[in-house]
Amino acid sequence: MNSINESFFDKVYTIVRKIPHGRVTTYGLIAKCLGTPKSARMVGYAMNSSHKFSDIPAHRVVNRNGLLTGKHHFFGSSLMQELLENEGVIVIDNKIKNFNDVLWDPSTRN
DNA sequence: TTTCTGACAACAA
DNA sequence: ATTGTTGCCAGAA
Repeated sequence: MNSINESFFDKVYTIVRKIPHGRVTTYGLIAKCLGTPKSARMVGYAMNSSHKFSDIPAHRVVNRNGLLTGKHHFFGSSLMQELLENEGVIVIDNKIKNFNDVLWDPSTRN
């Protein structure tokens, strides 16, 4: 059904689920895609709640600097990085290497 | 019920 | 360049 009935969180989850394997996106980019660019913070909070769901690849969402700000919320402190590297994303010092190369724009959906 | 606290990001000084 | 403020929303104490 139309997304107008979905909560902000649900819209975030919908987009995050669409992130292709081996790609990443940012909180602000998702927020902007939802039409609320100032709600980047909410995207992060939505992810915090995403642990209740199983199909949310939260490790593919990073901040606009390509920094793994949410890694501390995973089971281990390095799980997020390992998951990304397992998908071909190179992470150095909590920062994504070739960030522009792996960045996936939800608006572009490519 | 009110208050505080967040996986961010843009802007002001 | 760095620091502080503001916007946004939901859940916990």
